[in-house]
Amino acid sequence: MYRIGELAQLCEVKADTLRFYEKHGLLSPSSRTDSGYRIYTEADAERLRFILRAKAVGFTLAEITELLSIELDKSNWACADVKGMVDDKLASVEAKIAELNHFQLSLQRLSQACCGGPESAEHCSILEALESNTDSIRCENDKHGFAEHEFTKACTDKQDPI
Amino acid sequence: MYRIGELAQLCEVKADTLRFYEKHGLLSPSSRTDSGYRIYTEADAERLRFILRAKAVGFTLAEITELLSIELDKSNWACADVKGMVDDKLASVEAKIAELNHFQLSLQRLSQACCGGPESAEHCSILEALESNTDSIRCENDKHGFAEHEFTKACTDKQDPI
DNA sequence: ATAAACCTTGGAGTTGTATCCAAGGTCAAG
DNA sequence: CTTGACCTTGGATACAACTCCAAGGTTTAT
Ligand SMILES: [Zn+2]
Ligand SMILES: [Zn+2]
Ligand SMILES: [Zn+2]
Ligand SMILES: [Zn+2]
Repeated sequence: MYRIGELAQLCEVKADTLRFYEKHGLLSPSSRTDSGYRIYTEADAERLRFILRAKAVGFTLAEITELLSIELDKSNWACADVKGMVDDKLASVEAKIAELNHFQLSLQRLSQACCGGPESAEHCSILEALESNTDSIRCENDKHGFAEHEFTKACTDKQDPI
Repeated sequence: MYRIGELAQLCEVKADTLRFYEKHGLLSPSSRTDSGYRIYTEADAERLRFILRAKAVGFTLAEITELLSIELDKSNWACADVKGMVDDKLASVEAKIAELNHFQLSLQRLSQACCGGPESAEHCSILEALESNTDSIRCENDKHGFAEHEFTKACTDKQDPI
């Protein structure tokens, strides 16, 4: 039997979060004291851990609500249903990864084209790339003029030594 | 010179989005007609394209606001500033990718442990994994009992033929 | 002249996940 | 009996980036 603050501390969430989960139908305390304090049982704690594990693999609270309703009525659901949810989630996670990979590649190319030095950004390749609609990015080796500093190491020998 | 709907169509955004960008200081029309209609110049269109390109590599509107202020005053900024923004963004994108990769791996393991068949979810490995706090997931080959269907292909020969 | 298609504004709603607040009630210790 | 830690509620706020709405004004085509 835990009061809200105790369960929160036990599971490393905030009491507010537990109230939030209750308001949204994910987890209600099994009882209340006479004065209205929430009382959570060990089973409630288990349910909370279920929620947190599902969150840890990427499910949203809406999806977890669905998982919980299956969990409470397993015999009326099939493996296909459960696996379907996991596979749907997997697909959406993979789609997001693909998008982020695209961002990553673009950002890497931008980063590599820029000297990153104290020179004025007037000839910065990054800004130029954002100004124009070409895919190719020109390195700025020759743009700053050697006077400013002699060995800008952009582009030609750009390999981070890590 | 474009009216809002024209520019929107040209750049494949909604007119609402342009008003939103204006409200948030990213893009204001250069003038208005006597009757109050927004009039965008070609320079405005270029600025919008800058915004959209920056979005396409993952920058948020807040970050784009910063980029735009650099863009309009390049000589007072250095390559280091611009590249710093790109590298910060790259780091945050990579962090998010790492998180999603973790989700992906967990979901793949869950998916592989489940037969995905019409059997009751009573012995579903996915649900069991969410119920308990172990990292290892038990395959459900032996749990459903062969009576229900003879060749559950979970776990042992689980390799999607793609 | 009138209908269709466009434009204006301010403001509300969406999705997701909380977090914080104020005003007040409860409980244990000293 | 007072202090401090805890609890209650409802509602407000936050982020991101839109998206939609209503009520009304303007332009263009027929
Ligand atoms: Zn440079
Ligand atoms: Zn640069
Ligand atoms: Zn199964
Ligand atoms: Zn299963």
